[in-house]
Amino acid sequence: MSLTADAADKPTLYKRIRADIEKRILTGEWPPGHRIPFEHELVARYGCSRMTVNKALSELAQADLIERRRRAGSFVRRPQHQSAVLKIADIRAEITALGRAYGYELIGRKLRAATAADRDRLGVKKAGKVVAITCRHSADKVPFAVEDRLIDLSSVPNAATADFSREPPGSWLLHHVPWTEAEHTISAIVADDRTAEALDIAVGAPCLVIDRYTWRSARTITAVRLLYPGDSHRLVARFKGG
Amino acid sequence: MSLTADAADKPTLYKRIRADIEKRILTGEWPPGHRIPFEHELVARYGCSRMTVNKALSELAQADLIERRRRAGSFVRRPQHQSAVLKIADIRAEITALGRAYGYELIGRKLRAATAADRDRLGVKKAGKVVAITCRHSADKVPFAVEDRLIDLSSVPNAATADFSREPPGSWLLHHVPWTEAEHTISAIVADDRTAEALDIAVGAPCLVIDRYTWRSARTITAVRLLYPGDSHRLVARFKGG
DNA sequence: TTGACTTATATGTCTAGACATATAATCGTA
DNA sequence: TACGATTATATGTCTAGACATATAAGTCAA
Repeated sequence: MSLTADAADKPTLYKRIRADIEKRILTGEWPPGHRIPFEHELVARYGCSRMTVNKALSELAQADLIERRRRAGSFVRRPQHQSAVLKIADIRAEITALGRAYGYELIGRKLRAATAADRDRLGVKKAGKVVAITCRHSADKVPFAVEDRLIDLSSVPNAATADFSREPPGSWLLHHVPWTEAEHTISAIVADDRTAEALDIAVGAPCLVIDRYTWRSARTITAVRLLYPGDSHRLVARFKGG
Repeated sequence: MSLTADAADKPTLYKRIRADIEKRILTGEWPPGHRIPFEHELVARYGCSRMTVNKALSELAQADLIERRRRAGSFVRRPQHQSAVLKIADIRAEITALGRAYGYELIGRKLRAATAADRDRLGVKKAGKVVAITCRHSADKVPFAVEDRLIDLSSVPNAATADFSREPPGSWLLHHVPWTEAEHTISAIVADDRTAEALDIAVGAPCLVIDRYTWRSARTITAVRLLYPGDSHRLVARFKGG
C-alpha cells in the first residue's frame, strides 16, 4: 500500500498534461484570457499523439476551466463566482456525521387530493393526490430543524403507503426515487409563535429557511420547507474550482 | 438561424450516445445501480468504434452520472442530494440582470497592518497589510446589501491603489485575480441598529448573511460578509443534475 | 470452507492517421 | 474605407487497431 498521493502513483500522460495546465491556471501563471499552447505545440512538448492532448484539454473544458474556440485556440476562462457547490446533506446523515444523536419525530401526515395551494407549491396543474408531512429533526435531543413537505403521489405512488413514523421522508425518497434534480431557495425569517415552539427558540429569533423543490425529468416529485435556528445552523458552500 | 434545440441541429454521434444514456438515467428507466451496456455492446448498437462510445461514457463519468469499474462495467450512480450548485452572482451583475438600476456607495476604506482579528478572519498567520472596505449596493435606490470586506495585500498588492469609490471591490477582484476557490457560509441573523440603518429596515428584521472566504491555491485573497434583507432577498441554488 | 493462484474480460490509455467545420486573417473589390 | 469572398488553421469528431491493468470469477489445493 502506498501512502503517497495519487498523483505520485503513476499518472497517465493525459492526466499529467491536464494537471500541468490546471496548476498554471490555479497559480495564476496563466491568468483568465491567456491562450493555452495549441494542441500541436503540446503534442511536440510531450511527444505524444494529438488525441492524448485533446483528451486532457477536453476534460479541462468540461470542467469549465478553459474555453476552446475553433481556429482561435484554447483560453483560460474567468472564474465564475456565481457558481458554488452547496452541500445540503440529508439531515440524518448530517447530524450523525457531526457525531450527535439523531432524533426524528413525525408531527403530522395527511393524504389528500391536492388543493389549489398544494398544486401551486408543487408547480403542477393537474389535480392529483398528495401526502403532506410535518416532522422534526433533532440532534442530541435538541431541535435541529422542522420540515414541512409535500409529495406528489402521481410521481411517487409508493409514498402513499410508506411508513414515515420512523424513517424521515427525505431519507425514504433518497432510496426510492432515481436521480433527481432540485432547486433550493434560501431565505431568512424571524420565528413566529408556532415555529418558535417547534424549534424551542424565542419568538423573533432568526431562522434560516430552505425551500427545496425536486423533480425528475419534468415531473414534480416533492416540495419541502426546512426551518433551522439561524444563529446555530450554518450552511457551507464550497466554490467549484474545477 | 435555427430556433430548434441544439440537440436537433445535428448532434455528433458520441453526443447522441451520451444523451440517450443520460435520458434513461434521468427518467428512471435505468435506476441507480443499473448496469449500462458494455462498450462493445454499444459499439455494436451504434455501429461505431470503441473510442466513440468511450468518449460518451467518459464524459458521463466525469459528470458523476455513472461510475465505471474495470472488468465489472459501468453503473448508474446514486443521486447525490448533498451537492447543489448555488448561484451567487456578482452583485452588480445580479441587480442589472433583474433589470434594476445598480447603485454603489463606498462607506469606508482603510489600509492597515493586519490586526489579530484581521489575520483570524483571513485565516493567515503572518502579519501583513490589508485593505478593509465597507460599502453598500442598491437596486433602484433601495438598499440591496451591505458588504464588509478584507483584502490581503500580500496576495493582491494592486488592491492597495485600486479605486473602490466607483467600482465595487467584488467586480474589481473578479477582473484582476485569476481563478479562485471560495467557501461560503450562510446564516441568518436579526438586524441590529447599525445594520437596520444601513439596509433601511426595522431593527429585529431578518437578515440573510453570506460569509465568503476566497483563496487561490492555498493563498488567501479576501474575506467578505454580505448582509441582505432576509425577507426580500432569496438565494437560488440549482441541484447539480449532471 | 477457506485461501491462493489463474484466467477472462471490461475498462483505461494511446497511436497515427483521416475528414469535417467554424472562424480569424487575408485579399480583392466596390 | 468598407465589405464580401477566399484561405489558412485550430479544434471537433472519428477510426481501427494496440497494449496495459484492475478485478470478478473460476480453479484448485490445504
